[in-house]
This record gives sequence, C-alpha cells and structure tokens, in this order.
Amino acid sequence: MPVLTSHIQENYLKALYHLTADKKEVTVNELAKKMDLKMPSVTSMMQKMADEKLIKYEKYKPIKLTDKGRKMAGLIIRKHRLTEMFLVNVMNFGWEEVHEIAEQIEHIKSPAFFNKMDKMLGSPARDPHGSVIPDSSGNIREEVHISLSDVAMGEGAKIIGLAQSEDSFLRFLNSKNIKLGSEVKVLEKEEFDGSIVIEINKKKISLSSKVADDIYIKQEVK
Amino acid sequence: MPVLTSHIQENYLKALYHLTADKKEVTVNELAKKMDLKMPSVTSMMQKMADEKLIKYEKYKPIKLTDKGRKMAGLIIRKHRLTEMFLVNVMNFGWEEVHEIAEQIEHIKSPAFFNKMDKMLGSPARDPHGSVIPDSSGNIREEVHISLSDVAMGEGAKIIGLAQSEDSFLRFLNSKNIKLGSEVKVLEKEEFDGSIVIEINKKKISLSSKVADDIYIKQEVK
DNA sequence: ATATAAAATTAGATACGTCTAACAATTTTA
DNA sequence: TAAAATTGTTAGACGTATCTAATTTTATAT
Repeated sequence: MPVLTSHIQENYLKALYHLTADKKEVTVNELAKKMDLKMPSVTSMMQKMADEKLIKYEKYKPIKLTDKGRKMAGLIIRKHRLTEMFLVNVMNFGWEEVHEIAEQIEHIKSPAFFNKMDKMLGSPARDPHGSVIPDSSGNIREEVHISLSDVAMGEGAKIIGLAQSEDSFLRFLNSKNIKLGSEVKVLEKEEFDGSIVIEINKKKISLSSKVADDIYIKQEVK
Repeated sequence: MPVLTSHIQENYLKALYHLTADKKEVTVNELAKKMDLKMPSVTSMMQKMADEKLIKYEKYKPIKLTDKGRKMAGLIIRKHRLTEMFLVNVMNFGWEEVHEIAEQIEHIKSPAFFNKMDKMLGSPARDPHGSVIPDSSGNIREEVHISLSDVAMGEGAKIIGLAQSEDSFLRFLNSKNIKLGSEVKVLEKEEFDGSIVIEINKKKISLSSKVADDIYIKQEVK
C-alpha cells in the first residue's frame, strides 16, 4: 500500500505547471533543479506520470503537461491560492507568512473545505500576491505580465502582482512599504545592470533588476 | 530520504493515546485493529518508536506511552480539536462534517497557524463534541466521564460530551435533535439490553445502550 | 497439565520514492 | 566535424512502511 503518493505527484504537477507556463515544455534537468532532486528521480517519476497520462513524455525529449495534468495542477494551485487568501483575509496573516502554510494545506483532500473558503472569501479572482486563482475545474486564464522593468523612464504604473512569493522577497517589499495597488513612477533606469529608481509614497527607492522583473504592473492611463 | 514519516508516526501516537486512555496500556493486536493494519506492521513500528523513546515496549508485553510520547500525542490531538472548533465556529461546518478534515489538518506543521486559530477562538477549553483540548504543551487533564447509561431512572442530566465523533453517530444525534447542552430526563431503563427511554425537547426518544454509553452527561443538581 | 487457541514476532517480499554510479544520447564548442 | 561538455537514462541500492507465511510465545480451556 502506498504512503501518500498523491502528495508527491501533486508537487511534481505544480512544478511542471509553473515551469511550463511560458515555454509549454520543460527539461528533466530544469525540473530536477526546481524540485531539488536528482535527475534519475525525475526521469523515473516522469515515466510513471506518463503512464497515468498526466504528462506527455518521450525519452530525451522535453516534458509537456497533458490537458488532464494541467487541470489537476490548476486544482492544486487553486487550493494553494484560496488558502493564501483565506490566511490573509480571514485569519489575518501577513502576505509574507502564508506561502509555507499554503504549501501544506493545498494537499488537503476535502472539496467542502475549499468550497467553504471560496464562499467566505466571495470567490476571489486573485490571491494576496496578485496571482489569478484557477476556477473550480482547474482552468486558468493566463495573462501577459508587464514587469516594472518594462516601464519607460518618467512613466507611472500601479503594482498589481508578483512573479514570486518567497517570504524573503515579500519582507523586502514590506520594508520598502511596497504593496499591491501601490502607485509608482520610474525616475531613473540604469543601462548596465537594469536597476531602476522609482518614486513610491513620495519617496525615492532603488530596485535591482531582479526585483523589478518580479513586480508586475499595470501601465498608468494618463 | 523519508516520505512523510512523521505523518504516520503521528497517527500511531494518536491511536496509542486513545487506546491507553483508561487502561494505560494496549496490546499489539488492539492497536493493529484500531489502525486497520496487520500485527507485523505494528510490531515493527513499535520497535522503531521504542528506539525513539516515544513508547515503552518489550517483546510480548503490552505497550505504554512514555511521557514524551503522551505529550506529542497531546499536541496532535490539540491541533485536531482546535481545528474542529475552528471549522464549526469560524467556517460554519456542522459538527458531523469536521472530523475527516481535522484528521488531515492536524498534521500541518505550523505553530503559527494553530496559535492563530486558538486566538481567534478565544482559547477554547473543549471542541465541538465536548472533548477537552490539550494545552499548548500537550498536557490534558483527563476527566471522569459519566455516561447517560449511568443515570438513574427519573433523574435529569445535561449532555456535555461524546465518547466518539464518527459522522454517522453525529448525524444520528442530529436527527434526534440531540446537542451539547441539551437537557434530558431518563424515563425508562431496560434491564436486558441496557436501552433507555429519555425525554428531550419534550419528546420521548429510545436510545440503545451503545448510544447511551457514548453520551457524556453532567448530573442535574436539583 | 497438557492441548489448543490466540497473540506476537521474525523472515522475507513488495511498493514507493529517492539516491549513486555507470553508461548513452544530445548539444556545444573549438 | 570531431572533441568535450552537458543532459538524460538505466541499473542497482537504500529507507520506510506495509504485507504474507512461518514460527514462537503466551493465554485459554478441558
């Protein structure tokens, strides 16, 4: 009898989902790095998941999610993001505290539990970090993201999402008082390292390109 | 690398806790039945848990929890019962719906999560089924329970707890409109099968001894 | 007190998910 | 395009938790 197989496959599905978001496929090596595993472990699981029709996989070829696999991944991500929203809005956690807890709760098997969350929250469209919550079938309408790095000098923008929700990153944003919904203006752009200087809450702040890349914005309509 | 060892040992600890509640010790056979496992599986785990000083165990002898083991069990039960309280009081689940969900959430590793629950609930002393919630060190003051079966004919009593929280049992109580806090009066007692007839909400209801045994009461002070 | 029944243990197998080491295929570079 | 580097697979091992089958110990009954 297995010992919580699903839990583990769910983590593979999530990683596959994120890694295939743009290029539609991912290599064994990339997946192994993302999951902090060795390549043979990944190869072996890919063979299993291919048998279960969760992925499309042929020897030496990049891996793709099937529609079934993508939906299943979407359902897990839905549970993760609903949980984050619940933790922030109902239980009053800070947005930097919720990722770790949601990583665990996303594996809970109880549709009723997540339906209740969804209802209590009024079926939110996004999680506390601005990411879209997949619908109850696991489908998600992926969006084209515009980074703070893409904003031209002198232009204004509103922060609407984040590319990652590591707590270190979120604590950094907290320390600069950067939140979802904050209005910013790009004052300077350094060519050689991509760093930028922005104005936010009437203060000047310098951000590395690594940070600016991971902040999604909506262009200001003037 | 292990695959969720703790999760499994936690379930053993819980079962051990419940089975040793009265007699202070339990046999391999009883534990195997409770957990729906075969005896060799249990023997093997008992050897492991004895090494870890969670239980006191010698070949062919009954199993006892060590203080360490009992505290760890208490902490898991605390998480379970806090969760049940949270599900009922915050998320508006019925008391018959929460056990299954709590079985899963009790394994979440996040003191902050359960501390927040505890705070939101005002540090409740009991769960929705009247069971005492262990303190944050895993200690529990066990009580002497008086069953509805122990009440003499003609006497009144108030329902304050349950010996089990199977959803089938709880749905049965729901159907009879029996709740925690309900006032009852014992009208008749059948000698041969231990069944009783009570008055509750001005209605007469007959209960088997199996049911009456599992309902804890407080004697009415007249 | 001995035979029988029940309980418990040991031995050895299986499933799962991981790993290392060895080898094979593919991609990059010179 | 050949050599080198990288990526990927296979083979085989390990740890965990389970199982069945066989054996041993303890408890029960006559």
